[in-house]
Amino acid sequence: MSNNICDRLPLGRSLAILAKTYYGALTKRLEHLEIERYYSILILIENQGDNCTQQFISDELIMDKVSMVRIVDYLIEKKYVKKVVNSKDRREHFIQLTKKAIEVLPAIHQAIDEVNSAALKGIAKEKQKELYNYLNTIQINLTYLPSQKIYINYKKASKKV
Amino acid sequence: MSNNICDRLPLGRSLAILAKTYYGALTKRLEHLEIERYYSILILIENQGDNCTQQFISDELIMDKVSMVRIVDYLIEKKYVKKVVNSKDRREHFIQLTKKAIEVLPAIHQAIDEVNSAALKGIAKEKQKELYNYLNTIQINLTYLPSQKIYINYKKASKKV
DNA sequence: ATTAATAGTTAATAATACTAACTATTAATA
DNA sequence: TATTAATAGTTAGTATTATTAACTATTAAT
Repeated sequence: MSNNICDRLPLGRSLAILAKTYYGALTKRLEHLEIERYYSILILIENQGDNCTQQFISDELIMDKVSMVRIVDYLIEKKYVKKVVNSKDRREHFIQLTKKAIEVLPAIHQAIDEVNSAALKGIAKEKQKELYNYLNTIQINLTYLPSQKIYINYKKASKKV
Repeated sequence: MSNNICDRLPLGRSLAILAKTYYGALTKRLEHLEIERYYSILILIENQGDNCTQQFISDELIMDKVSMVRIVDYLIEKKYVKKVVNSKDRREHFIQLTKKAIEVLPAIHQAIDEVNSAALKGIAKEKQKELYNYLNTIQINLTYLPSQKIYINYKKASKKV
């Protein structure tokens, strides 16, 4: 067993710090959009089309529907999405992109691509592919372990370190 | 560019979900210790010896010292560490492991090894090494990007999904 | 001797995920 | 058909935790 402190700390720790640093960089690039870290919802709707209910989005992005309401309200206030009742099932509300969202999505994709590229600099393309596969494998492996429910809360801090 | 939704979402998203799942599994295995997710502090002290001040630990584990106080108080209450004033510089307090902590550390290491093994199942040993190197590369790359400060909050949830 | 810096602490605030209880609507079933 | 159960979404209140600001104690710098 290694005596290097990094090797002895839980693997999840490195992953958490990575995720944190990544989001710090990405939200910095997109802070002018006033969209917090909620681009994932926009991307999901962009891919799935106009029939995304809040429940569907909650399930896909693994967050509870109460949080979903809060985020959707925020995005509505910022005029990135609108809420449309499904006439076929009036319990459901479709969350749909506004023109404003459609206009900024290319910039969001570009920012993600840029941060990804910067993050993966020095790693060969085929190795990047391997890396993605490994992460996927780890996720699947971990899913089969007994676990406590943990939630992660990414909060934008207001000021200095 | 791929149209797969997983490929279009930010890389940091996968990492965050991984980290979350990992900690879920690890804290589950260690929940009887009543130690929350604060094993990293114990491991750090184990590696560094009895001269760890709170400031040092905060810096190493990238958390602010106010949070550090809270965690240390928690660990003192649970009798895993004690606080000793440095007689050479009476501003500093060394955080030291108790007998109880020393006794449970092997179990902590074992749980980490087990979850790591489970997580990395199906990935060859030399590929695992590569993976660690890539994660390290990504971390270094990201550190050089302009960023907003983000904090991640791993809270144990009390009940069901 | 005075001022500045450092380690640590306390208190109050802010962000956000949680649970529980609710409305509206649709599906199931007796 | 009338009643009950289930689903989508919402609101309100609670709990956790990182934040900032203001503080004490001690040491270093001038």
